[in-house]
Amino acid sequence: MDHGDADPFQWDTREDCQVRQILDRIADKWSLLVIALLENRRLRFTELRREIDGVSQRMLTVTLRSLERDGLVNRTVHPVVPPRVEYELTSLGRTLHATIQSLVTWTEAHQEEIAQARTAYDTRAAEAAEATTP
Amino acid sequence: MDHGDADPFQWDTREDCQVRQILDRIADKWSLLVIALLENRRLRFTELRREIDGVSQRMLTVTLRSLERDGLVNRTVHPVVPPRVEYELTSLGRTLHATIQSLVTWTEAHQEEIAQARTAYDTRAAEAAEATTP
DNA sequence: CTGTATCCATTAGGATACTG
DNA sequence: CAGTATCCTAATGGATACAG
Repeated sequence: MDHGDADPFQWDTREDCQVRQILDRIADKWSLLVIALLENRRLRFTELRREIDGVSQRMLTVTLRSLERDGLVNRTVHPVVPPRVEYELTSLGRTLHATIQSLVTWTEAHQEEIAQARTAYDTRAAEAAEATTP
Repeated sequence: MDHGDADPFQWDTREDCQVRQILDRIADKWSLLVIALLENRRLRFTELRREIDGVSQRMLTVTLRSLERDGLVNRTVHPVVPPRVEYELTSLGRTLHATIQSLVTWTEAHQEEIAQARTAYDTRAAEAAEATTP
């Protein structure tokens, strides 16, 4: 029963499918990092920016707005001067955190294997190129 | 103990960090779909292309090459004419499958909540805009 | 401090045509 | 069938300047 013809687990791969749209938004470069960093902490804009190496002010703002719109992150503005804005995961965001953490953990656990696979692949490719150009 | 100051779980967020590079490659638009589709099935190029709505020939090729290079997918060429090329997950790829599936499952389970959060956010934004433009 | 707005470079990625 | 190569557009995202 390794692959019946009806495929019980198959999911919708159409482009307009909700799940794919949400996946695209969540699985992007910065969102993963933001969610991973906000586990049971509440961080200010500048703190997030300092923690995430390489993020521009613009992209951090854009990312946080998306996450807020999707109900994954809470934004709290303290009416003081200078402004103080804090971000934290919503309860929905916290349910996602576990999944993302498992992705991060997997990557950490297998980075060596992947690095080796890449080297092997590149070596094979180089040899093949050499065989073609004698 | 909701947030100690040393943060035991904190991970490396530097741009040149291996984990971040691998995450970026795995968590992209097409890779997730390909891995999800290849669970204990072996599919031909055209079959994958047909299953994944909206993918171009070029992007499917590029994606499959990356996954192959990273050791997540096996490519088997049958020397027949017309050519027959089949793709399947490697054992490494299968270990990743569970994690990705959990991401997909999470998204499916919470898509309604997210849709509602978006509507609420957009409504609030519209009201705010109206208040500014009287 | 926490943004928004603008401009611009880079990259991703689609369309098309051609090949083994 | 399963690609590769080329061209070209659209989107991503950085840098900078400015505002509340």
